[in-house]
Amino acid sequence: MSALDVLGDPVRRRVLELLAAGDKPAGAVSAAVEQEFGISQPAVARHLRVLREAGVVTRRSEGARRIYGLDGAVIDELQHVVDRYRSLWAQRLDALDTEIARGARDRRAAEHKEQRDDDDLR
Amino acid sequence: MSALDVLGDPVRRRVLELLAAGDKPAGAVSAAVEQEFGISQPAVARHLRVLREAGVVTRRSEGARRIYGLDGAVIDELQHVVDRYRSLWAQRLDALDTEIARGARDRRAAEHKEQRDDDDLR
DNA sequence: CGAGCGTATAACCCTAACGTTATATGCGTC
DNA sequence: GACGCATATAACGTTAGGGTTATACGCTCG
Repeated sequence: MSALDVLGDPVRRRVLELLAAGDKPAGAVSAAVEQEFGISQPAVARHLRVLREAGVVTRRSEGARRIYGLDGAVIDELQHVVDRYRSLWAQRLDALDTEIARGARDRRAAEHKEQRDDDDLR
Repeated sequence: MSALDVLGDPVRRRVLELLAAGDKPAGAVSAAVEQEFGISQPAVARHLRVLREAGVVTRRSEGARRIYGLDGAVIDELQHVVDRYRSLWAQRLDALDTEIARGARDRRAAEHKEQRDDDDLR
């Protein structure tokens, strides 16, 4: 869920790719991204922080270096999101017709009785 | 690609779900989302616009109603993104060791020669 | 054709997100 | 323990994104 909140940014998606290909020290990520996007080291550091706080990447210390890695669970999480959309997509009958029909029914009802407040999708 | 640019917002993700389950007129989407998120109709209309401009949803007219539907291709697009991450993830050798080794090599080289500018990930 | 509904846009405000430069912190090395 | 490298944070400016209210526009129907 939360992964999508954070993957809206192209820089962060790129970082994700870089780390998916293998753990890397912050400097390696920075160097690549700085060059590709023309942004500064602190900017990249911030993106790394955001990703870490979102649980998308992990960090460990190795001497003075901070090694970042993609949390593998994120991929599964994204997959689940996709699966969810897909299953909804699959189950969708021609719900539009249902909607239309319901609208018609409501409209018809409204002619005679007062229209009760909708408690469901209208 | 572009889909992720737009799915960072929980409201839009919800709209996506609603539409994945079946095409719906704007009013149906609005009603649901307004209630769930406590936002106004114009706010929802805007989200619908953004989704449409991003190619995530389609719109067609039916009388006075505007019927929105999820563009099925989006699901595949998302799947491809996930697949890409997954394949990178799969191929990752212990690239960290490589990085570390390269760092060591560079550092060693730097002792004797001047360190040439990095043209690759460092 | 006038009223009303359904939907979109306009104009505006506010905040959060992202960038920058400058600086702090912490480890390794001489 | 001083210096240098690796990384993170501070402080700050700017913009874009999301919200609101008010209003416009097109369709439908009495």
